[in-house]
Amino acid sequence: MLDIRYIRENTDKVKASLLRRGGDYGIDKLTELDKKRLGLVKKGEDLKRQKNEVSQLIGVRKKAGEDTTEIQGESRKLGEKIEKTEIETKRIAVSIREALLAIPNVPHESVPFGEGDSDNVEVRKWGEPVDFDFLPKNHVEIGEGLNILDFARAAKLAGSRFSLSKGTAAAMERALINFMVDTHTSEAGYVEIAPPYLVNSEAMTGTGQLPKFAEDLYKIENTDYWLIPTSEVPLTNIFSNEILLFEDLPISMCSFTPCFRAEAGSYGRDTTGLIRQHQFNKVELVKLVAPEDGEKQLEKITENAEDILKKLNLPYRVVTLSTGDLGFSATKTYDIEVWVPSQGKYREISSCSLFTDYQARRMNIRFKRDKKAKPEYVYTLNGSGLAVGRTLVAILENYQNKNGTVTIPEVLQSYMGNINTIEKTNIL
RNA sequence: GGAGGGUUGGCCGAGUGGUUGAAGGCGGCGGUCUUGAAAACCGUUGAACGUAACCCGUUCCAUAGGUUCGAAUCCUAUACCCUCCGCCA
Repeated sequence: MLDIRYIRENTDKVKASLLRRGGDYGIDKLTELDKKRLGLVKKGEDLKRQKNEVSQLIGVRKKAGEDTTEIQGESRKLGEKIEKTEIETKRIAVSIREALLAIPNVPHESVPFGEGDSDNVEVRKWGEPVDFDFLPKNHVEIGEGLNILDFARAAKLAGSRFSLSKGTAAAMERALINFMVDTHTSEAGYVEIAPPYLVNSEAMTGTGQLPKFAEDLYKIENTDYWLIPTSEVPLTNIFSNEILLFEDLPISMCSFTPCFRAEAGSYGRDTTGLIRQHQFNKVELVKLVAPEDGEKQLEKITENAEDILKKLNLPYRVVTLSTGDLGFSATKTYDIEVWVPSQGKYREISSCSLFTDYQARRMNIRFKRDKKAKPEYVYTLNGSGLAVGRTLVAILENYQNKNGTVTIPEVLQSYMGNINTIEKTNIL
């Protein structure tokens, strides 16, 4: 969330920035409430001071054996006044917090203005799409043809938007996960984390999924557990309510987890195949950094994700999301899009975002520059490194051969018993 | 699932109703001493808000309520941790 003090002191600036997101977000009403609250707080504190003084006096007089009936009544009266003020203060504070939680992050000035994804701006492109001398199949045709993907049976188990990979496909997913995590930990200095896949509401609120986007999440009935839609949630929340040391920054974490998304409102989009699933595997990168380091680290995290695609030799491009496509908590986001031959276009395979102190403020993650310094909020970042299912799609399609087999990318071969081709199998 | 025990500052740990934001120790920081260091000694040492800062004030002893003129201390609920029993990958 945004800093109420910052909003108080830079009201017009905040309003102008949010306008780029196409909204007003009730800033005027918010500042009005804020003013009211401050007045009440002051009043309440003044009353409390009086009461503390009186209570102390009672203690002293009682010790001296004096009668304190009258002065006790006075204290009680003060108590009633305080209670009234507090109730009102709390009521306003709650509305302020609710309003703040519903206000998105302010877009970075370098973010292009736009209505939606059509206004995203391409930053760079890498690799050349293969020029097939045959009509390339899509990954579903390839996978089912080789008998390594089975959507029909997955539907029996869980319905649509679920998949079942068999034999070499299952092995390749596992290989991809290991390859990605190994690369990030050994070459880019990330620490591997294996987090819980279920988290509580507080954690979901910390990273911004709640309260606004509950319909995108799966909740475990009769509990306060939610299935994580991305390991961004557990990883970023690891340090909630902590004060870190400057020397510890930047903190770079990497994890592999399944991700669960309800995909409400995406009916009719990518209905077949692995592109959009209720459950998918993802390797995630998360960083906690000092504010002045934020923009540089966004470039870095994006490069780390790109590096995986380069090593897999998959053509991709990087785009900057426009204000219309930018996620709620992010100030700036790069999407990495991989070439999907069957669709003849680039599709998102990674999303790398800088959140400034927006998430850190919700989670209360701070750091100190030195022992005596005041704590400051860290900046948080995350990026997919990469979405595993979509990477599998890209490999199947970009590495397909005319005879229906798929060549295995060189970097994965050592992870797959040194085989180099996926052939059709008759397993199951 | 059953039965107990616990949760106090960066850490350890005292504190069962009245200037207790909290003894003592460790650690940290500053200083004295020293050629330098260690030791010793002295001082200092959390966070949020009001406020940019000082002073000052308010709040914070797991969390949320309650009792009381006054709560770290009493009561209730919840969360988490530990031990034992049962069950279990």
